[in-house]
Amino acid sequence: MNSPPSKSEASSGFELLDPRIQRWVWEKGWTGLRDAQERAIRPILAAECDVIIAAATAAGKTEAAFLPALTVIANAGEESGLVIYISPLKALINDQFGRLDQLCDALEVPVIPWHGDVSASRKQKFLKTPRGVLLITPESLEALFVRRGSGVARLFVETTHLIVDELHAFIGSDRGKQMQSLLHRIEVAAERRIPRIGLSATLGDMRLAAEYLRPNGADSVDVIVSDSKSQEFQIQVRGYVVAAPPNNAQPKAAGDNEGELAAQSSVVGHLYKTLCGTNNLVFPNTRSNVEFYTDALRRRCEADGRPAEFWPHHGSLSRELREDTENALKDGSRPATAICTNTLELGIDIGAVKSIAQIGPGPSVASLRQRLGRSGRRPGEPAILRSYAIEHELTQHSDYSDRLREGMVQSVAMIQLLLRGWFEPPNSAGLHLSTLVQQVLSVIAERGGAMAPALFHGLVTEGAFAGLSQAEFAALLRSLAKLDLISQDSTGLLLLGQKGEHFVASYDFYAAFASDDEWQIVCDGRVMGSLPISSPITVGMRIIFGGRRWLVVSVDDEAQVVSVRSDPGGRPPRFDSGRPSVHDMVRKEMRAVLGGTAPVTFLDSIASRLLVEAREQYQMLHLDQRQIIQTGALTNLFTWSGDAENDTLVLLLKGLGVAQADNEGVTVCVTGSELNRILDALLDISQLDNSDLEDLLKDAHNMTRGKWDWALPETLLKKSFVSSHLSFIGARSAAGECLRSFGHG
DNA sequence: GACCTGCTGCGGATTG
Repeated sequence: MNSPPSKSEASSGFELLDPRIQRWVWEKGWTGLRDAQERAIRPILAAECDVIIAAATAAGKTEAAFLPALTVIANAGEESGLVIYISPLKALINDQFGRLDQLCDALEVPVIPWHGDVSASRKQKFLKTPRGVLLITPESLEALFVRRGSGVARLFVETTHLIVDELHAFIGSDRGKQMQSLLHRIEVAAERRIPRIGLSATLGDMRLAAEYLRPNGADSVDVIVSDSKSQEFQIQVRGYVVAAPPNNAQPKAAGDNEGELAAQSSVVGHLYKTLCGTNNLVFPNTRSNVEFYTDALRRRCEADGRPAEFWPHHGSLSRELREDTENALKDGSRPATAICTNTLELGIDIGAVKSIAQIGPGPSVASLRQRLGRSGRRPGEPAILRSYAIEHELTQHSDYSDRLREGMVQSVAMIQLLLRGWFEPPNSAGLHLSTLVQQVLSVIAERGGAMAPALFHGLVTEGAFAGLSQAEFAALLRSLAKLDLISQDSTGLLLLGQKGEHFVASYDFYAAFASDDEWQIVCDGRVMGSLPISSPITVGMRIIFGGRRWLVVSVDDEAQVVSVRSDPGGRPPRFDSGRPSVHDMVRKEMRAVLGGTAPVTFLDSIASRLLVEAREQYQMLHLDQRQIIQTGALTNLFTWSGDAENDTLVLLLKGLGVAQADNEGVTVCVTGSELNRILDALLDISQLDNSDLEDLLKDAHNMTRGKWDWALPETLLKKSFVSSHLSFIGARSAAGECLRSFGHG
């Protein structure tokens, strides 16, 4: 056995832990507590304030929270003390249970995992004596409130700490709002404030995280950031060129062609050559690409007569297939590489991998960072990232996206930002009123009825939905009543309506987020197929479907049907469906990469040549000074702004009567309007007031994103959408900058 | 949103 930690190390917090916990630490062979673990002991034992523990590795963080929290429980006596641990993933609860079981056994503290896969008998045992450690998901907590009603107070009354794992995974989403609301409802049930502990990988903005963990009380949150040594990176961006089709006169067809396949095949060849024999993760961005690359790589293994080393992993695969891949990665006896979506980005323990391959730009810098964190975990090993950029050979028909090498430049910009330690902050301004609808129904179900002022006080004033006025809340209740989700009896008590009863009784009520649903595309009464639609749709807008451009004739939000007719004008843009939203900072960095002259050190020879080409185009188009380029009927606005800013600009332009505007990423493309008309509109936008916003967005449709958005009154739906998806200030300054580059404004 | 995440209680059959 290892010797106990030395006196000097143990002199502070460690000795305050329960002796049985101290013994467990010695038996684990730890030489001492890590910095964050040591610093977390006192504030958690005191149980007076909230704590955030930010540390890079999962291992140290959960123990940092649990060692002192369990000390409190163990000393609370047989009949009391409950720690509630909330996790975004079932897999994490199972991991945590494995880690805590032995320690809690020694402390005679029961640990209860509680999620959809846990047997009812185990849950019954906890309900009989609600003490110990409860490991639970937000959805299961929601179910407890709805199903146990008034009995829920008895369960939570002894709670000493609320621990939220993977805090960053909650902030800024409908589900995150639900979690925040549940934390508050637990405190209401217990009739007192309960110390909250948030765990996370290093968060960018600690203030924001603290504000999320304790709204209106961020100042009193004790933030513990572990000092981790910086990791060594090895990064390469590799360029691949798709040869133009032999007939140069033809505009580029969407979908596969020989050149495209040849480029993909070169990427497969390089992946095969470099990844065989070791464990790696490959991120090709979409589920269909996961299938394509796994298949191609497996066929190479077969051709070489070697056992399969490449395994697929994404959300549409069955649990068995996903587990096969996870086991292959963990196994260790044979090399295994997973081709995956962000299902393998966080949570599940898959051991160390040698390198990460990213095909095309990743969805965000934050995501890239998380992915890279999976590599180089063994001491002395660097984290390796290979980024593959596939670009098209330029022809006379090439668009601005190709000419400026948008995909590759975006990859380069994102890596530059990653190396500087920047990543996208979560959007904490979102109101998430969809979740408020869910919480109204849930609280009414929990209490068997509620008065409107009590709901407003519990959910809005004191709860997670501050920022809504009393009048707006009343409008929301009226909308719910009109839809028969709620009703009111003669005393004014709000009850569930018939439809409300129906929804709340169904088991899919507990999740705050909706599953994917698709819009039907209809032409001349014929259904052509369905499409998940990402950005707001207005009549007169063009959409891409099946590689062709269509004009939207009408929009039916209720039935989710878009009627279109063929629109021969214009060229089809590159992408058939939406792309992940690019942050403003990334587009600004792309401009810096294009406008710069310094060589980028991590490019291979082809990528270097592509960058030289892109920089030449940038200069040739005078984009260092110009932001508006007019060619025939097309006006391109080079806003160098994020997608939220560009989307807002598009909606405002249309609200001001500009015929046609589309966010195409690197530009906002306007057609069918005179330049002067566009300049006037930009001037209007640059001088807009917040109060004009509502009127300008009156023709925008398809703003329902959240599960319950359909039940919101129109004005609140727009308010909620704007708060999460649009950037009014960004659009205003983008309009102003475009004007200034033109010598106006 | 490209990609994710989550889910009760009860009746009936079977087993100890």
